[in-house]
Parts: sequence; C-alpha cells; structure tokens
Amino acid sequence: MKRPTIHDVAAAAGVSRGTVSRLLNGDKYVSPAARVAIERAISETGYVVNRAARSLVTQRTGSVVMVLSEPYEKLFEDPNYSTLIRVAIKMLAERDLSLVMMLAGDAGDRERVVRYVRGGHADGVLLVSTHAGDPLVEALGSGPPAVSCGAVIGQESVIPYAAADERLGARQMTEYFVAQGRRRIAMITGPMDTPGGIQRLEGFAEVLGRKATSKLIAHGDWTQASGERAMADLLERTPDIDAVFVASDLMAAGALAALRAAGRSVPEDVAVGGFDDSSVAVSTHPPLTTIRQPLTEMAQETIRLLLALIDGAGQLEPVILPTELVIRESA
Amino acid sequence: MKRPTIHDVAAAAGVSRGTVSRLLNGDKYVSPAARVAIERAISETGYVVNRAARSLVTQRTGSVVMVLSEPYEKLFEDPNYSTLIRVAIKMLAERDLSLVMMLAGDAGDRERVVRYVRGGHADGVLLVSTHAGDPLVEALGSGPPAVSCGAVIGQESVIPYAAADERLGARQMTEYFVAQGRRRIAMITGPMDTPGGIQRLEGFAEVLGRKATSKLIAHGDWTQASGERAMADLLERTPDIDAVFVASDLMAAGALAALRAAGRSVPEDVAVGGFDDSSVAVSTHPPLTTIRQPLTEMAQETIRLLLALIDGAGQLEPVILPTELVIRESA
DNA sequence: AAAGCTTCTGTGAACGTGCACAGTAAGGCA
DNA sequence: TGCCTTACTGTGCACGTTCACAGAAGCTTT
Repeated sequence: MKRPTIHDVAAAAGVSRGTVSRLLNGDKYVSPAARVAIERAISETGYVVNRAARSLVTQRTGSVVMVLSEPYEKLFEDPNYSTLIRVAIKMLAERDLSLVMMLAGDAGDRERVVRYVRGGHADGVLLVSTHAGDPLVEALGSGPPAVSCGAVIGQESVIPYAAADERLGARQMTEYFVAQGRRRIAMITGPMDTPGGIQRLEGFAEVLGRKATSKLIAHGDWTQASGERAMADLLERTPDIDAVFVASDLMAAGALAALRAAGRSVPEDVAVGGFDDSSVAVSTHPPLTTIRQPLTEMAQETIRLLLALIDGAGQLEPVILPTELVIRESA
Repeated sequence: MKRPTIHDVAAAAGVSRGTVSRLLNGDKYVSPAARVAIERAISETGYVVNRAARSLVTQRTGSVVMVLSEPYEKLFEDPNYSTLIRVAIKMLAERDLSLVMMLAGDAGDRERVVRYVRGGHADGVLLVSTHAGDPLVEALGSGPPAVSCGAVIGQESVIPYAAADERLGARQMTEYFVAQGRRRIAMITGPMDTPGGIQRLEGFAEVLGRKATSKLIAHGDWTQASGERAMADLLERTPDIDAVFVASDLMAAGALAALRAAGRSVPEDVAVGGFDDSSVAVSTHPPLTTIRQPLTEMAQETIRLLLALIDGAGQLEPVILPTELVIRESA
C-alpha cells in the first residue's frame, strides 16, 4: 500500500491541495468547515507530511546536526554530553526538528560534516567540544547558523555559546581552601587548549596570585590515569602540599588513588577538590567536594541560542552561567 | 549564491544529467572521459547531492533513527549508550547513512516516533532499552527494519538483536565466589522487566541451585541509591552474607557504601562483584571485580544486523556474545 | 552487408510539497 | 449600483533528483 499524499487527503476532504497545505502550515485563511473535514481526512488516511518533498521546496530540512569534535576513542568520556543530547532532543522535538549526530574527530570525518552542512542538509549546527583552531569552524563558513556548548577558543565572537563560569568555579574552590587555612595549594589542570583547561587555571591563579607557582601546577588530559600521574608528580616535586584543586572529577578520582598510594589521608593531610559534580564524585572514597556546573541550563541556553538564530536573530551574546560549590568529604 | 545542482555539474562537464547521476550512483556504464570531466566539474562547482530530492524519488532517506526508550530523567544513566552511539555513527557514516536520535520515554514521544517512522523518514530503526510490552514495537509494525541492542523481552523472535550472554556472566561471577569458598552468596538484581534484570538472576540461580533462596535476593533499579538500599536490606535480613553479586557496577558502588556504613570490610568480610566493567568500577574503593560485556562488539553486531536488513536480508538470528570476568580487589 | 550485441548517452516523466497568483463570494461603503 | 476590502479556495509551477526508455556508435558474428 502506498503512503497517502496531500492529494489523497485533499480528495478525501473534498478540498484542494492548497487548502490542506495551508492548514498544515498554519495559514490563517482556512474556513472552519474545511478545517474539520481536513482534520478528519488526515486521521482517516493516516497522512504524514513528506519531509523530503517539503524540504525540496522550502530549502529547510527540519533537522539540526550535532557535531562531536572529540577523537573517536575519547568520545563521551565527558558526561556532559549526555545532558546536552538529552536536552537537545527534547527541545528540538518540540519544534519538530530532529537531531542528527555526526563525528568530526579526524580530517575525513570533518570533510564529511562540511559536505553535509554545506550541502544544505541541516538548518543549524551544534558544535560540541570543538578545540582551539579547529579548521571545521572556518570550513563551515557561511552555512546555516552554528552555536557551541562551551566556548570555542579563539572564536568566541563568531560562534555564540552558553557555558559555565569556569573562572568563578575555580575561584570558589580555591577560596574555600584558603578559608580552611590550607597553605600549599596545588592544581591539576585540564588540557590547555580547552576552555576548562585554561579558565579554571585562571580562576585558581586569580585567587592565589603569585603563590600559584609552576611547581604547584600539573597538567592532565581529563582522564583518570592522567590525574593519577599528575598527582604523583606533584607529590614528588612538592611533598608538603596540603590541598589540590583538580579540574575534573574523573582526574580527581585518579588523584585520590595516587594520594592513597602515597599514604596521605584525605582530607586530613591533603584536601582534594574536583570539578563537574559528575557521577564519579559520589562513588569515590571519600566522596568529592566539587564544583557543580549548571549542565541542564547550559544545554538549554545553547539550544535556545540556536533556535533564535534559526528564527533569524542577528548577532547573539554568549550566555555565562554561575557555578556552585558542593561540599562533601574530600575537602 | 545558489547551491550548484546536478544540472550545473552536467553543463560544466559537457554531459547530461543522466550521466552525472549514473556516476554518482555507481552505475557501470560511464565512459572514462565522461568520468574525469564530471569529477572535475564536481570539485570545481563544489556540488553536493541534494538528499531531499533524491529521497523523494528513491523512497529512501539515508538515515537511521535511534529510539531511546528510557524515561527522560534516567536517560543515559547507562554508559552503554555512549558506545552504541559512537559505533553507530561511525559505521553508518561509512554507508553514508546519518543517525537521528529520538526519545520514546512517554506516550507523546512514542507517538512522535511512530509518526516519524511510519511517515517514511528513516530507512531503519535502532531500538535501545525498549522494555517488555512497550507498545512502540507493535506500533512500528510493518515499517522499515528494526533491530535492538539487547533483547526486547517478549519480542526476541521478531526484533533481531545483539547482546551479551548475561547468564554466562552471572555464572562466571557466582562460580568465582563458590571457588573462593564463599558460603552465603547474595544477589542484588536489576529491574525484573529488563533482560539484564532477569537473565543475570537466572545465571546466578543456575549455579547456586536451591541455595539461592529469596532471602538472599534483593532488587534494585540500576541506580546507585537502590544498590545501597538493597544491600542494607540484605544485611538486615541475612547478616551472615559473605559475598554479594550486584547486577551493575553503579549499584555495586552503592552496595559498597552500605557495607562500609555497616562496618563490613571488602573483600575480607564480604566479597562484592559488579557487572558491566564501567568507569565506576575503577573509581570505587576498593576497585570492583566485575563482568565485562563486549560493548563494542555488541554495538557493531547490532548495526551489522540492521544494515543487513536494510540491504534486504530476511529473518536474522540474534547474536549472543561472551562475557569476561575481570578480577580487581573487591572479590 | 546485415544483424545483433555491448557500451554509452540524452530525455521526459515522476516523486510530494509550498508558494505565488488568480479567482470567487460576501459584505461594507460611497 | 458599482467599487473596494476581506475571507477563502483552486491551479500551475518549481524544487533536484532517479529511473525507464530510446537511441547512437562501435564491435562481433552470421
């Protein structure tokens, strides 16, 4: 059996294609009589509009593409994605937009994304974890509107975004350590080509000033293993550390393991602070004192920005949302 | 500037639309001369085929929809999704299929999914965590082919799937406890309307036989909190437990907390075994002995099934993959 | 030399929409 | 009465493909 078309509906309702189309697209000039006849015809025939045909004439696709710029192996290590995907699907569905997922981890994938987007297959682009200097941003050029969840370093003024106030979060944790009377406060950062890597360190340095020497700073790559390594490094370089601010919960879990291996007790000998308030924060022992990012709102604001752009808004300002200190037992 | 069409490419290459179309679709009858001319014209004009137009005539959409049947709040609690999404995007991209994500948590969402799929907007359906008796399965009816990652209870013979050998995993863990000389072995299951809930309990019971009394079995809902509650229950009902097999790592993390609160040491007093080998398994203290599921292969096999069906394969058998015992410090 | 393959090419029609336009009927106003 | 507005409806065309078909050119076979 063939799928019913708008013709079938029109015939069943005793009106013309045009009138059905008008009803479907919310045009105001449809008589009450026609309206009920068409609505009955639609439910009787089980008609569903053919998006391909529509998109052929409207030049819109009814879909938004989410571009994940992580290398394949590291994809989804960051639990923030889940929230973003969830919120995106939900909010887009309300506008009858569907969410298409694409990878942009290597050059081949990027090429595919560019072809897809420039080929007009999406009404909007949702960038995720796009790194500094990613050629993708340029290649996307003057296509459909793009936004990012989290800043794209170096493109802050061209790609609107919603993000947590990373600096604020780092200051909150560092100030908490200071208020507790900790005197040798170290930090394990994320990669220095990501907003979280850079700005959390900045916030840390803002509070400690010249006390934040390079001997007290180690770098990780967000993984648990890198956190463990960095912590071991720090303990070797500066054994009298009494607090450490780790730029992610996952790395903090690694740091806890290193501290345990070195025989330091947490929080008595060394206070440990994480960042993210992710699920690992409560499964470690002791549970992590950490910084909560308003993930849901970040995602919502990101989508809101994108929808506004799709609706034709001009330049839009970034949205920066406050973080919150969550005190548990590790500090 | 308008996007170039197949006409523009044909004109630039000095051939007709038909020839360009044949080249694009891999028809064998294209002369070498025409081939190079067209290829140059394509790269000069930056032509990208318009999927909407194509799909209008071919009745194929070039996309597969992944349907997530969890209620909105619990979505993505299970880390397995990440792997599936990742593998799906990758494998589908190789076939130039794009992945669309949809939610089917409540009746409204389900209705949307059904409209979408029956409206012919997807070439295939990828079911995830569809529960027993979900009306979605029926509603999808005779649409495009559907597969599931993990069995859909009650629909095993109609929806092909790839899954881990849940029973085997449960037996491996239980036998390990027995071999260690543990005598009072309890279990915390998942929800009894999921394959993991049912079959892991079955494997457990297969090994213990009549020793698996209901006093030794508690039920959770996959959450960490439920694991903690279930463990507390068990300790109250049967204080002399010396091992517990928990049907997920996340719940096992909760169980560890309950054991710590009760003053039992792990693994000395009570051995704890998890399931999944997820990231929490290594961030708990002590790290969890657990069952590894071959997540990547499960995902790969699922997609492979779907692709085969899209290519016109008939009835397909489920693919069941072996699990593996991973020994850490909790048992 | 005619007939029959094989290889390659161009053309018209169709897919199912939305939109611009033309057209109708009813009512208000001069 | 005639004209203008408002509310509504029908029709032709265009969107960019693929596909079936017809036909041309070069070979091989009869």
